[in-house]
Amino acid sequence: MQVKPTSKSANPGSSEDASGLRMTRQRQEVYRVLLAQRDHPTANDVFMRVKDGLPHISLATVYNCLEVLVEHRLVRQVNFEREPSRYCPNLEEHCHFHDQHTGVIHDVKFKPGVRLGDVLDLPNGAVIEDVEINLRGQLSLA
Amino acid sequence: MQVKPTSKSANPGSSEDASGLRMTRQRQEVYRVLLAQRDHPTANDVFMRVKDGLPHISLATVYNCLEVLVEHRLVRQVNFEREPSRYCPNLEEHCHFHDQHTGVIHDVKFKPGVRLGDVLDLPNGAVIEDVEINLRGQLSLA
DNA sequence: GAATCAATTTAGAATAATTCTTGCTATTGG
DNA sequence: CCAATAGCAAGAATTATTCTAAATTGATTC
Ligand SMILES: [Mn+2]
Ligand SMILES: [Mn+2]
Ligand SMILES: [Zn+2]
Ligand SMILES: [Zn+2]
Repeated sequence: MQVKPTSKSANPGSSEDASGLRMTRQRQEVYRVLLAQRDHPTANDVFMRVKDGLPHISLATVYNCLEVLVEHRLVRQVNFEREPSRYCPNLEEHCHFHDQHTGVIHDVKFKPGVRLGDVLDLPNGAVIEDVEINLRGQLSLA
Repeated sequence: MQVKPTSKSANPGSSEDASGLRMTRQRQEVYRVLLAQRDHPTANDVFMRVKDGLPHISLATVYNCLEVLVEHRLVRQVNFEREPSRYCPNLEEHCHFHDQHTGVIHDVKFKPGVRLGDVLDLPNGAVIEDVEINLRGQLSLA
């Protein structure tokens, strides 16, 4: 994933990437901490981590940055039940397994060749734009 | 699904059903409303519908009733993104498709014989207690 | 049937994640 | 440089949900 500093774009005359995202210091740092520790942090987790590099950043800005990163599909928003949203920079098609013993959220990939229409009895004419699969359970090492 | 009035249990000496649920008027009415119109209403939707039969019921009680019905697995709580929770009395294994054109949430069943482990590359030793699959898209009748 | 006693209900207050508002600053393109 | 647009920060507002505390219910025991 290309992250261009605001003022040195490969796209002359614009600091925006192809999708129109202006990569400001705040957005860059938010994205950087998401890549650095891929443990599905909450917005507040991100806020605390980003403050190391940008001590004056506000929580509202972290929310703004996360929102724009999600809109531009650099980051996925992950919602378990009604808990605070978590953020995931893994762009591969995958779903999430919440180990309730450790609290860890694991990325889970689909087995190769699996099509959604193969396993679900979708309504006729359904065009799926977004799929969210969340699992809860435990990792028993028995 | 059996719904027993509080005072006439088949279990002598107790008004509770096998799982320990005391079916009060409020819980009965909340459950009845969910069965009567299976459109995945929010807690507030349920509140408004239940007031027809129990004009003095409070929203807190509706939340309490829904919580206990979910705990006792008579009702499923359905969460799309960070929208208000919705409630579903369909106990068959199924998932949800949100048609963003109409706003309708459809129940979607799995094709027969599909096992989760067949399609997902689960971590070794993972014991899944709960699965939540949410789809967003449109029903184009083309 | 009255006393007991825990479970339930209710109204309203509190909570907390998120969003909004507003004024300021930075960046862009000309 | 200038004007216009976009982004940021601080704090207020929103809102679904949960909590608190007091009243009520109703099942069980006397
Ligand atoms: Mn956290
Ligand atoms: Mn509704
Ligand atoms: Zn992930
Ligand atoms: Zn359903």
